[in-house]
Amino acid sequence: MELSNTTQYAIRMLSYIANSHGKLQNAKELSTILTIPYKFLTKILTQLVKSEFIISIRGREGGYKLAKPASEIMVLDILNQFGDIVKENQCILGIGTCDSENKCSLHDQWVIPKEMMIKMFAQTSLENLEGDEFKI
Amino acid sequence: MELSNTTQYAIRMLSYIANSHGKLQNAKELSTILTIPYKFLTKILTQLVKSEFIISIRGREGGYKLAKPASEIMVLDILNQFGDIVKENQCILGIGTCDSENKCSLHDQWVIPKEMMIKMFAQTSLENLEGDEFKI
DNA sequence: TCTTAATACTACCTTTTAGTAGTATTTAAT
DNA sequence: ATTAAATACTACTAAAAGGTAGTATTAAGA
Repeated sequence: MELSNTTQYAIRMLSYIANSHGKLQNAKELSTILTIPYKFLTKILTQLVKSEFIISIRGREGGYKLAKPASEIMVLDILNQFGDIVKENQCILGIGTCDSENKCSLHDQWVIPKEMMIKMFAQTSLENLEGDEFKI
Repeated sequence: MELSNTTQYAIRMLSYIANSHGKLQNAKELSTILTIPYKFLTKILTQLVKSEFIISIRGREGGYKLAKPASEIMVLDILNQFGDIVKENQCILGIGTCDSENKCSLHDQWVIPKEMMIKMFAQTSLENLEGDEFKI
């Protein structure tokens, strides 16, 4: 019941980039600051560029910055991008899809916590994660 | 953000065995009824025996049944047994452990959903999953 | 124009999770 | 005793996730 390493890394990178308010950040520094293996980090950054969370400036003095305002990038979007799915009708026991008509034995207990989780991820943007008091 | 296949299978198996109220269930039938690959299912059953969720009767006419009352087997115990951890101080971004003193940027948003999830898993027993109206 | 510091691409290696195969052991029924 | 039907054990294979290596491309600065 955890986010994948890739998703965790992606959120932390985006969060840090958001906190730089437009100043370009390069992969080498991000790797050092966030203690994420350089080569793995660049791989994820490239995915984030392709999925249009960030834009990259190539060449010397290049780096990365957000492609849109931090307030418009929701944590749920990041989860979806990296396959860490939390869907409304997802069955917690993996028996197809679940709803009130056709449910697994854990469905009723799972409804409320699931709703809260989804709501939280859907309503939280990178802007909400800004601040210097947090671990990075 | 899902349970592992193994955990999902384990819950479904235990749930089905609980619903048999003491009647022995054998692996072959369980595999057919729950559509879980036979060899993988027996591997998990053996783990469930070792971790004392169920007891096995070997030999012809053998099978499996719960080792204790369904009301005493909590879903959280099953999750713990199979490494699908949901811990109080677990950091959702994977930066060590999180608490109100030392927190990641998602910590505050995560507190409530996490609590609800843990509480639900901790309070739900196999007895609560009984019933014939559910997918199996 | 050459160098250097940056991102991008392709391919590979490692670890974990999921699943399979075959054989040994146990025990009730005949 | 023998057979058949069940669990247990050991070892392997396959797929997915995590991570690494090397080279190509880009562009600012000397």
